[in-house]
Amino acid sequence: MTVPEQRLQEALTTLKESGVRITPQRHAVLEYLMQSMKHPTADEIYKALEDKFPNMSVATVYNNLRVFLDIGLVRELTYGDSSSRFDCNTSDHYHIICDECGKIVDFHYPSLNEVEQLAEQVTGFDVSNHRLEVYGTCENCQQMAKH
Amino acid sequence: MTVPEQRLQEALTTLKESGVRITPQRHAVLEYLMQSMKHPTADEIYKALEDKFPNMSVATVYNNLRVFLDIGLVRELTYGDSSSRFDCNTSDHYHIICDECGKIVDFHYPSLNEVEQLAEQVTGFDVSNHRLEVYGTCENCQQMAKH
DNA sequence: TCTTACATTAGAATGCTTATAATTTAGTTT
DNA sequence: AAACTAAATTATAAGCATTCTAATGTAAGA
Repeated sequence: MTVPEQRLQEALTTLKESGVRITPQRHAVLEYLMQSMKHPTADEIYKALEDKFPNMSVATVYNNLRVFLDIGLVRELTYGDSSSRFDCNTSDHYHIICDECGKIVDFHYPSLNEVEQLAEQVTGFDVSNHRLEVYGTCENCQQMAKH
Repeated sequence: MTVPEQRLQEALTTLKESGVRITPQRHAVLEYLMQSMKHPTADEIYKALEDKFPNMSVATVYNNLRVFLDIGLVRELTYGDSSSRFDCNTSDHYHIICDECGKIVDFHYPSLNEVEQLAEQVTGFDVSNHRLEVYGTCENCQQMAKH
């Protein structure tokens, strides 16, 4: 069993344990998220599945994404542009976003625990998590700029 | 002259140098942003100024925010919730956001240059900047939860 | 198999933001 | 100081992502 398949199985187990039903549409949305290396928008998921489920409503995609969010299976990424992106990679990682084309790439870095601790001390917050986003120009767009 | 007033003057100079006209509405939006310790939404700015400018259109607020964004006088903050927030503090700082009430508080920490460098090496991006957001529960909401 | 609470669907509604076209005005020129 | 013009403001309409609603369908347990 490949790693994405394994993660999918684990996610399905988590869903069942939360008392959530596994419908074909829900399964498909989850599967698509799991095997996607990009960070798709709700609409991208909808379009990707319309061959398989011609009658599926956009609302179903949104409903399921919310279920996954509530359970903690996916994370919502919001940037300046219009629509949210969804990330099912729950392992610790950060994102680097291209200012030109909007592409999002994951990269790994030791978790910044000391920043969380400092933030707690300075602000009195009870800290739960953090996000780090780096911005720049991807290699593709750097090439484009030269020509 | 207080520090916010000084920053306002500098910002006005920057605007003039960019060939942007200083209208009363534009001045008021900028002034409000500069003296606000919160990170207001467009609508909050609009409502805050409606006594002074009863005929001002929301579009004017948005137009001016875009002008300030383009020139680099303010930064746009987007989170899961519906509307963008605007931050005129251009000095390096990070944000901590309350999961309960949505309050945003600034905190300072040495810039994470080494993360930017690593990201460049790993991804091949040409990095321009980065953002760090910490999430948690603010002191107020911690108190609320106890009672 | 029956039942029922939960999921899906289609379409309307909401809310933030942007576009449009007419009017007004800031800042320069005469 | 008056005239000019490009830019800004205004009111309103439009756009788009997301959520809501009510009716229909279905997964999973009794």
